[in-house]
Amino acid sequence: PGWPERVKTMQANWIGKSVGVRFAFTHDIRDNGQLIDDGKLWVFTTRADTIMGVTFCAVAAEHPLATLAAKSNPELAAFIEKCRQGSVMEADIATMEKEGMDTGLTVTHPLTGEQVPVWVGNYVLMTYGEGAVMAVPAHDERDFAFAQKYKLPIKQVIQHVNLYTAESKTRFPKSDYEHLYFDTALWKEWYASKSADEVLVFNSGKYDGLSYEDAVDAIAADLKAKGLGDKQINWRLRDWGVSRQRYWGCPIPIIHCDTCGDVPVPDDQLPVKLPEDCVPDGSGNPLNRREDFINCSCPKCGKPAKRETDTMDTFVDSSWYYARYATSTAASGFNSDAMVDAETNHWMPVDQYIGGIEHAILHLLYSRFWSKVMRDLSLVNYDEPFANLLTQGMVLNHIFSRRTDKGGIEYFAPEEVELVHDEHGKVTGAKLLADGQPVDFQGMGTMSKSKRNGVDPQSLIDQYGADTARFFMMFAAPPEQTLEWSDSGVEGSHRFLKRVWAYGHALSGETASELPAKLAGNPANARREIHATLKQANYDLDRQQFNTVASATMKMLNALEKLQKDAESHWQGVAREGFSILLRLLSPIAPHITQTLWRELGYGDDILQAAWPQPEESALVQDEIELVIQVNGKLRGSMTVARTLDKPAIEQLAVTQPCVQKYLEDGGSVRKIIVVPNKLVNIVIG
RNA sequence: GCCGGGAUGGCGGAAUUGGUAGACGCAGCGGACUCAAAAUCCGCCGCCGCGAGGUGUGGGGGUUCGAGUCCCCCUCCCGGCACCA
Repeated sequence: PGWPERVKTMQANWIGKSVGVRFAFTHDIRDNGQLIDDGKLWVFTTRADTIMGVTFCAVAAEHPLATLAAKSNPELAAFIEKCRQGSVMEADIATMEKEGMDTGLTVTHPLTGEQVPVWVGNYVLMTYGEGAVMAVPAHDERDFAFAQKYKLPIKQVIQHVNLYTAESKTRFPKSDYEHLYFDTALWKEWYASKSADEVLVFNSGKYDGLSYEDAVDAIAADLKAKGLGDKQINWRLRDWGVSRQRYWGCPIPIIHCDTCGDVPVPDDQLPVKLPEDCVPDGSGNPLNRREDFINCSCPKCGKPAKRETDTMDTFVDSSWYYARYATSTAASGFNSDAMVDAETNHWMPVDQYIGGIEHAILHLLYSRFWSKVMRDLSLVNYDEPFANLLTQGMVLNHIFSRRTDKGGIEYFAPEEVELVHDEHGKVTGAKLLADGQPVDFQGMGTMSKSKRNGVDPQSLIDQYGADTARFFMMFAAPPEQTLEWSDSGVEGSHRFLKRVWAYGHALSGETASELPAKLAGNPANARREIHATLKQANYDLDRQQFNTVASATMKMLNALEKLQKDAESHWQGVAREGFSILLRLLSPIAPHITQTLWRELGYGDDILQAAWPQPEESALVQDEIELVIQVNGKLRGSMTVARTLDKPAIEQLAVTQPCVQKYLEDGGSVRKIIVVPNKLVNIVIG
């Protein structure tokens, strides 16, 4: 619930729940007389409604049928080998050329009894579903392209709704309604539609005329009756291989013994420690070359044995480190006998988790998964690790660089460089302070040591103080957003806090009398501005938009500084009230200066104990309001009216305004008047 | 390719349910103070135009009295795609 919607959708897509039908094509294909997979080629499909349009099957390179066919077909064996060497990266699979090869084998269609050829396809994944798919070229874009490439038959089994009956075909003659007709040469979007408003099953015997849902139900039922299939839920989620051939992961505590096999490292020999003087050189796992690490003796039989050198995926550790933090206690320190103890249930789940958006799927999904496993093992009693999640945007900064004589690239830190502006203030380039010569500044990227574009918040704190650093970071941008760093705004934040300080000290000498029931003029305006700004700021706090809360405090100071200091205007009362609101609103953003001023002005001892300010409705009311006047939706002027003026009177008054009359003179007449209370009047002239 | 997010002045960003686009700040320009500079204070500041006015929220279309906001199509940028973490 406390998670951003977009992270939840990304995870849902990643888990990839998919409802469909699992069914089998039958066959009598044998390897050395042994029937393969009991004579069944299982496939999974979300489009069982198109089952009568199957013209071939495609299996993964690792599928048993492919392996068998390759035994007697060297060309196919070579193709399978090529597929195996291809990337398993999803991005590569999606963009690579779809290729395939006929196995020469056929299987029997479970409903029609027809013989269907079996192909090997490089786009079929052994790890998803059954490692085999039915192919319906007429109604799947990928199968369509594949069938065209290899000249395989295309059989239409879905018809556009408008063409469904013979009668409607005369109403939609092909010459005029080309787009509604199926054409084996050209893919059209509706071929793959599931919508009953667009398409119905066709050319499929008893299933003709059914919608997607009805056809899937009917076909699943018939397959079930034959014992050849049923509805099934499939997941995109794959198994998690946790071992890595890398040095820096957590060691896997296993010892390989020639006699005893894989033996776990006994408890009293844990933890297995990695050598600390290992230098990765990019050529595989450096642990494999460390005889001192690898050689050990078998805990069971004592003979010489080899230690496992694979380490665990770092996601393993990051999936539950927080639970371990919650296991430490002040009295005993970290519990060294158990993974977690009862303390964990007290502290977990994490109230507020903060991390970059790049973790939206992997780390956050693994952590949730891991928590649920620990819950199932009764190690913990919660099932979600993070109650609320804030996904930060990345912070980018300019990359200043220059080509060196030797052809390399030299990077410069922001403080070594000065920006060059044109007469409008637009940045046109940058030059190095040391020699005044230009440097390239086009690049923008995440902060990194090698590119020297990082900014250490400590340097801001050293120069301006913690309050300014905090204020600036809150003010710059909403946290979820990608931020292009610029420290030019820091000065402004610092200036603002200095003004707050100066204003507070000027005010500390003033004494205030009680505010009268009704203010007028300048002090009333200032007070309204402050309370209206407060109302908005409280709303923004609620929805966690802190940059506008920071700007609200600036607006309040602007209003206070405009207060006229007339003797009889009660300005001191308005100022003291307004400044107390400002301080409290600012206190979470700039805690130190606000606490000091709070005390010095005698508002109280501790600003953290003070009640959060609430706007006073009576301060917000105005006797007169300004209404914007639009003609045909375009801004043409404004008028000031009494707050209580009713709608007919507003309409009447608006029409008489010169800015409206101007448009009536040309002969138009008023067609309609729209009044938005307290905002505007729109006069439609036609 | 698929999934998710985004595009508003010179810059960072505001705009609650469709209702005055550009709040607040930065940079820039002009002025005051100063021998001078810094600091501070006052004013100007989307674009085109002397002006009236026109135009403007990535591009094209639509709905509406009225669109940054809603609908359709497109472009570009960023994140993720399971061995970077």
